[in-house]
Amino acid sequence: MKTNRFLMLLKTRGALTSAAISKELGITSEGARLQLLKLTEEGLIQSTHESKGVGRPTQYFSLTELGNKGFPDTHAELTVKLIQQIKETLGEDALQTVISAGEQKAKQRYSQQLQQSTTLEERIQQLVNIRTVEGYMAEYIKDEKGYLLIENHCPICAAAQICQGFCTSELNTFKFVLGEEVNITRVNHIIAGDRRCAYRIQN
DNA sequence: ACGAGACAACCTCTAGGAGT
DNA sequence: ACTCCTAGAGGTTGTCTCGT
Repeated sequence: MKTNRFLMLLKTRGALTSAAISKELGITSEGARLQLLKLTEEGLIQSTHESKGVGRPTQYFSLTELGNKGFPDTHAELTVKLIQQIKETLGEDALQTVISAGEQKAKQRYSQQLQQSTTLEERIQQLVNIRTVEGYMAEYIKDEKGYLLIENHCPICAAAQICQGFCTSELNTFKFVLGEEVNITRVNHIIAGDRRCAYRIQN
């Protein structure tokens, strides 16, 4: 499965025009168009048209389900089976206990790695680094409202689909490591159909 | 008329194979 | 090991076509 720079760009930035893609990648629009055509033929991306007055309708390219499969979703099937077996044999409470235990360990691990970071921005940057290593393709944006922590990919999506306790646990962990005085709200959620997960962080 | 995509020809780079 | 040749992929340029 290909995860080339075109797919990576569409994964991290969402739907883009061929002109925007060529600009981002530093190639001509025609060079980009030829590659996009090839990826479309391979079923990895799809295009939609949007009319904006004068001129041809703008063509936006985005990843298809097949294109998204090029990004890691570690042992998804096995994970789902294990979760279902825990639910069936030990019950919902047992699963929650397992998730809580994982949450405690994550809090401990993240806290250790954030020890050297003093300001909120440094802590967010370090959190982004940790999450990226874990496969979440994380980044953050500083704007007038504060910070937006973005996770472009969810490597545990399959597990999260059948048990949202994982998502709740992640949010709890973020709150814990960034400080209880910081307000964190999830504003985008892959499970809800968004293309990414995003968290608004305000002091 | 304008803005944007499509097409054809051509160039550049790189990997792989053959010959020395 | 080195050089040369070839093929293919990726990219550029100029021009045309199309939708508004």
